[in-house]
Amino acid sequence: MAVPTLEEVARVAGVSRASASRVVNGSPSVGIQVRQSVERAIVELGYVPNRAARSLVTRRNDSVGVVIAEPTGRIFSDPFFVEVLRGISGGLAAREMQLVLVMSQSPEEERRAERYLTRGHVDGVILFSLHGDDPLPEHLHSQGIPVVVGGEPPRGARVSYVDNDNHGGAFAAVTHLIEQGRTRIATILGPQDMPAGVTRRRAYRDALRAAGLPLDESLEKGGEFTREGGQRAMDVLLQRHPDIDAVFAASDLMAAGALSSLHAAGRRVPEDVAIVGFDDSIIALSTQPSLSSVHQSMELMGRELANSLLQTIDARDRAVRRVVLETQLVVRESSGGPPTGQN
Amino acid sequence: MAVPTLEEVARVAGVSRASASRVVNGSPSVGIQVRQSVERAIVELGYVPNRAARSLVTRRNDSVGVVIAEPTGRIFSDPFFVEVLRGISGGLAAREMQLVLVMSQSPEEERRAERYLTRGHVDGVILFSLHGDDPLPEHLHSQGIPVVVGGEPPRGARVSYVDNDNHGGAFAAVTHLIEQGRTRIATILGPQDMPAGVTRRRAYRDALRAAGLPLDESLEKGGEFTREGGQRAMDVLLQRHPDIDAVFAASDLMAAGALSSLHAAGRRVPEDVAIVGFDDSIIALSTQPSLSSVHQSMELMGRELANSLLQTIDARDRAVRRVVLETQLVVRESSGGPPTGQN
DNA sequence: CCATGTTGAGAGAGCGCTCTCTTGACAGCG
DNA sequence: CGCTGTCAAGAGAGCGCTCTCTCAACATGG
Repeated sequence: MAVPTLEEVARVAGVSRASASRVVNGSPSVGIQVRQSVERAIVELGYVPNRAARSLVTRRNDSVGVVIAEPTGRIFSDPFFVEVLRGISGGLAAREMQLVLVMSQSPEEERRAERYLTRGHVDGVILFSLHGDDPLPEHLHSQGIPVVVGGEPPRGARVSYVDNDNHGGAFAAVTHLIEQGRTRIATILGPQDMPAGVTRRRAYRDALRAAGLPLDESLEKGGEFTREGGQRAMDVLLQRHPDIDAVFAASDLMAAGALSSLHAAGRRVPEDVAIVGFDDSIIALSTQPSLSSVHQSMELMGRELANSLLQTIDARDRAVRRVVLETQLVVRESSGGPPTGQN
Repeated sequence: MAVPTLEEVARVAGVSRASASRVVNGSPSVGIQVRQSVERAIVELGYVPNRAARSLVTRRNDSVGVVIAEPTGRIFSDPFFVEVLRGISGGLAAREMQLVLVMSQSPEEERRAERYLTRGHVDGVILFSLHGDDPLPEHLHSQGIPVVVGGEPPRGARVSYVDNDNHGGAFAAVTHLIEQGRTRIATILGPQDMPAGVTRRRAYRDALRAAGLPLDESLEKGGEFTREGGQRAMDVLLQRHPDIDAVFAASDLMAAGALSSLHAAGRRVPEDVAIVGFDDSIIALSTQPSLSSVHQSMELMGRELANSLLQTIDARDRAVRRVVLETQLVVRESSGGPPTGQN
């Protein structure tokens, strides 16, 4: 009943512990008959290597830390996390690496987490949901710990990251609206203290500029990444510019709120006002009319984060890897066709 | 620059490695001056115990596995997971235990996960999102691995679990509607292959029965845990029973869908039809009118899961622990006051 | 036929820690 | 004053594994 050790495997196979170890670790310099008899013994005994013992000598842990630092209930991003985690998990699974989740909810816990991460308990770290100028990534990096950041890293940090192509996606969304013949295009901005929010705004402007449309700051209205935020922003925009014929919202949730506002104001979507969201979340499919949106696969992001980190760990270099994931505009009912409104 | 070991701590403190170890582990039989000098040395060197070395001899890992088995994109529960994870993380942090996340997305990965969990890589396991008759909890339990299940465990499994008081919450919700003077109360059911869905339905019936109201199966309409599902169910219910004056929906998302349906049908909420949801998620606050709902703290659930598991690990017993967490009805606009409709 | 690789396999040290066993010091008691 | 009991502290084994070093066996070339 006792858990079998390498020693026993070696004994059963009639070889030395060293040879058994070589087989387990896939060393090339092992004769065919030794390999086979060890493999048979492994199956027979149901042997599984003891991670602790292995770590002790290799100084590796076969585990990566995933840090979700939450300043104070930044609820917005929650639904994404699970998807990203799933992606990371998938990317790690192939290598039998384990995912150690670290969620720090207080400064005290954050310090504990940092201590934990810097003391060699993990082979690398994936960071998430950074508040603007978090020093953690740079900190870990400077201690020689492989780090990859999900989303844009705090500015100034020379750190690897994987990000969605926010600019490309938003640019495509606005350009799409323009191509539909819309000319009075407003935008509902995301929080401007988040890189994604800033970038999407910039892309909105760039797209207008590229099409030769005039920029008008009063067509931009910000808010939180919530349904209510979107609704209120839309109310304001309609008041300012009753002749708006399109809206680019920085998130689906905001777009859904805007939809309610437009409804209440008697605007038809997409006939009077076309609207495009961002994220392509479940929400986009459940609104009435269904929402055009910019698709980004958070699961893919997770997978890329895992890959990127594993590469860094393997290479033992300190190269900065940047990966930008394509986003894709998904056109649904809310932005179909040219304006037909008459108000 | 090298990481300090216990050996060095002992040398600096001028004591034996054994004594240093005793101090680190808080053994009571250590003299005051020895303790102090060791503590000083620890601070001075920035010593942190090597987990691998410790595990090797103690045969403990100071880590628990959290398993999220996802049959096939059961998206419904996603938003909860992060909250539960946060709770677990918080509950574990105090004990310096680490959270190893295991997400199995394919049968192949599931087998890998099980192998991992049964090979003594974790001190205990928290299981989640079980599909009806998952054998995993019973399996782990029979291998002597401490297990706690979040939500109702598969029937028949003699396993510890932490669950929300679905019955109590749903009962309170329906009773509340009755107390408001509603008499034609419909319900939108959750999936009947999930324990929570079944229990909420039972509570709905129990509440009607307790109030002496007649049961009518045609007032029950099921669907998926989605907005659309709720909307379609409500459509059907209105068709069957135009005189419905209240609805208990098994989730906020479904309630939101029902709201759209009621809106489209020209029913006023709450004047004509009162409605109560379940989960008290963000959605409840962003609907128009705001949604009465049954509150359940998923974070608390996570914390209780962690506590329960830690207890089992410490006690080394195989006792089955059951914890039922109180749910609480939160009354908002959607169910305020008696019916005033005249249709 | 001997020097020289080349390749497969074993011996053994040691990773950092815990824990049992043993020892030493000292108090209490007859 | 010697004996026993108690408590603090040290010595040392050993957890399961990897990895370097060494060695044996055999092939190759001069």
